[in-house]
Order: sequence, then C-alpha cells, then structure tokens
Amino acid sequence: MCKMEKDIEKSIELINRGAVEVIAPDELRKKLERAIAEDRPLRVKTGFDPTAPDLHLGHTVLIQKMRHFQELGHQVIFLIGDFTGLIGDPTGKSETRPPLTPEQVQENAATYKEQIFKILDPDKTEIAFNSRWMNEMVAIDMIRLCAKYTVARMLEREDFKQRFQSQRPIAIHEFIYPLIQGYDSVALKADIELGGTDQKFNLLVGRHIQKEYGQEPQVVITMPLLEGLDGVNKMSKSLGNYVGITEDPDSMYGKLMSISDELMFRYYELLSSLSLDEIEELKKGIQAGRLHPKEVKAQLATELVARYHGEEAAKRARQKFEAQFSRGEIPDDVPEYDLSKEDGQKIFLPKLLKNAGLVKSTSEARRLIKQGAVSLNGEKLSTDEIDRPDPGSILKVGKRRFLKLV
RNA sequence: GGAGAGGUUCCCGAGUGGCCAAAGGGGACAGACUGUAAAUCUGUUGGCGAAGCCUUCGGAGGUUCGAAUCCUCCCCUCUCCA
Repeated sequence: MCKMEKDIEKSIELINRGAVEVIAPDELRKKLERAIAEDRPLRVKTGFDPTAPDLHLGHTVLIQKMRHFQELGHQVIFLIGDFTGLIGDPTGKSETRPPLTPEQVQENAATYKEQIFKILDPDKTEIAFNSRWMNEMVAIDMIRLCAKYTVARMLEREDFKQRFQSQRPIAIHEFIYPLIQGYDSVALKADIELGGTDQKFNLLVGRHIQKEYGQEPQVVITMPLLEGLDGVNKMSKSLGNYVGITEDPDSMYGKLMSISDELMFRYYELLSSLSLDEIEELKKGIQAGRLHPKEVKAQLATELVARYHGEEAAKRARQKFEAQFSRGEIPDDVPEYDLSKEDGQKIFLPKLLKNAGLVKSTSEARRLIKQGAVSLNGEKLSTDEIDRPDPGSILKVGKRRFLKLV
C-alpha cells in the first residue's frame, strides 16, 4: 500500500486539475495538513444512483478524480444511494420508477464494482449503501433532520427556484433528497464530497447538515459535466449520446472518432491523461497545420480505448477503423447470410435485408434502395429485384452495415 | 371539495367531420462534399412482394356513407380557487 502524499502543493495541484470549484480551498489545505500530521487519510465521498449501473465516459470524469485521491493515499467511498432508489423518483416526466428490490440493488452494485475497478483501486475503495443508516432512521429523526434546513434556503436551488416561480409542481419529498444526501455525509464522516456541477447545491447542503450535527463541514469539489457525442447535451444513456466504458473497442473507437473537433478538445481536457500544456501543444499544432485534426482525434480515441481494453485492443480497433472507413475496405467480421434460404433466380432484396436483420422493415429497405444506399460488391443497386448474386458477394447498406452472402 | 386546460406518429407541436399516414421543427437515417468530424445542400422518416391494401392520433363504446376531429363512460397529466 502506498503512503500518503506528503507534498501538500503537489496534492492540491492534482486535486484541482479539471475541477470547476473547490469549496473552500483553505479548508482543503487544513484538512490535508492534518491528515498528514495525524497519518489519517481523508474520507472522500461520491454518491451514485443505484438505478443506472451502466457507467459511461461522463461518469469517469468523477471517477478519475476519485482515483486522484487514491493516488494521494486517501480513502475513497463509493456511495450507492439505494435508499432513495427504493423510494423511486416520480419527478418530472420520467415515469415513476418501480422501486428496486434488495436483490436488484445487490446486482447493480456488483455491476458497478466490475466497472469502477477498471479505474479505481479496489483495496482503497469503500463501497457504502445509504440504506444502511436510512432504513434505521425513525420518523422523529427524519423530522429533526428536516428541521435543520429552511424552505427559503431550499428554494435557492436553481431548479426549485425556477419551478416555484413558474408555478410548476415541486413534490415535498424532493426537498428531502438533498437532506438525506447531506445526512449521508454525516453518517460517513466525509471530509470531502465530489460531484458534478449540477450537484453543487446538494453538496453544500451536506456542509450545513454536518455542522448541525456537530461535524466539521466537508470540502466540496465540483467537476464539469461531460458533453455527450452530440456536443450539446450532457452525456447520458437516455439521450443515447454516450460511450459506455464496457463497450467493445471498435464501437468505442468509432464513437470517439465521430465527435466534432471542438468537442475533441473538451474530451482531451476532461478524459485524457495528457497535461494541459500538452493539450495546448496539440491545439497549436492543428492551428499551424502541422497536425491533422483526424490524427489528433485518433490519438485520443486510442488512449481511451486502451484505458478500458488495453493497448493491443486499441491498436486493433484503430487498424480496423482505418481499413473500413479510410480505405473503404470490408471488415473481416461481416455477418453471413445463407443464400439458400432464398429460392429462384430473382431475389427480392427488401425481404432479404430484413431477414438478415440489416433493416427493420421491408419499407425501410425499399427507401434505402431508392436512396442509393445499398450496394452489392461495390455496385449500387437501384431495384428491389436482383439477379441471384454469387456466393461470397458482399452486400452493403449505408456506411457500416455489411452482409456476406454465402 | 370547486373551476378550467390538456393527452397526436421517436420528441416538441399543428390539425376540431372527408383533400390526413396526419403541417412545421428537432432528432435519426441515407446521398453529395469530407477526416464515418463540423458546417452545408438534397432526400427519407407506420407496415405490407406495395400506383393497392392494412394498422395508427390516451382507453372502451357510440353517432355517421365517412371520425384524430362529434357524443358517452373511463384512465392519466397540469393549472387556478379553497
């Protein structure tokens, strides 16, 4: 086990990297000093939603920061908010989630572990569930907790404020979530809590609640929210603009190559291990025409794929990508389709494409054919009926759907 | 408890008896241009061996030659008053 980093300045530099805000920097310094003096690692808490165990690159911004703390020798706590998950959150449009069963929570936790330990050191990670203390809380304690905060202060939170002003509903339990999150910090005796910028209010409530319970308030560190592949919305599974960390190397690489140049630098800053100076160099290189943006993007994609799948896999993904999209070659793992399923000298193409699963319906196939998106051995097809192709022929739909006829 | 607004295709949103498989926008997909980038332009965007037919406008019935549009009941969402 590695020892705690003794150089405070070095610690602070690493902690600050990429962070949007540290509240309050002097408290952080004090905590670090004391940690070293007493040889007592800081307890760094980060909360996660128990319903979405499919982590994507957006989550890794936060997890990387947790890792930084581990590297500095501190204790990281991965808190799974299973208690709130058991209630479900009926806010807004999202349909009321069915409450999770304890088994599901366990399952999700296992999935989390599998994923986070690609980044975190299991030996230095404590996994906690807030149901442990929340299930025991009785009504009187809950009400006492509620008494520690005021409605006016609650309404300071941006989304509450907006909803209140525009006369949209706010359910009472929504006020309670930040309080529970704050109480989690009390229960865990957190020195530091990490979260996305959207969590700032909740994290600050934690400071207040800790004080109310006679604890020293936690230092709050907010991290930026990573934009999704569209470059506009934050990365999220429901928007489909994400790169999952368990995705296979090829699709991971491909998705990263499809982002815009602008977004590429955002990803560099938030995800890569390059220093800010090195990133600046890349930018300059592109501006001066010394570097091709595509090349720089390939570097990023390679680095990230390697992080989750290893160097070898990253290299292969890159080669495959180059072959398929830059040189227009046919990938080697094309699904096959047995032509003997079709009789006759004439083949009805829409049906074949549908049966092979390349399109959802014959209607879609017809449209694609009309649009010139379907080709056989490189020749565009324009009719629905085609002569029976030779075995070994390659059928291509769009840029990335292939089929080998056998 | 009382009064009102609304539920439309992936999303937002128009449509208030036939011209509606349903305007417009977003997204998505495809083509051109490329670096599978962005931007731009063009097209497509329910299903079906398809100039025709079938299924869609919260749900179930009804009126009508004909219903997303009218009527009845039900379900759901939201607002205001208390």
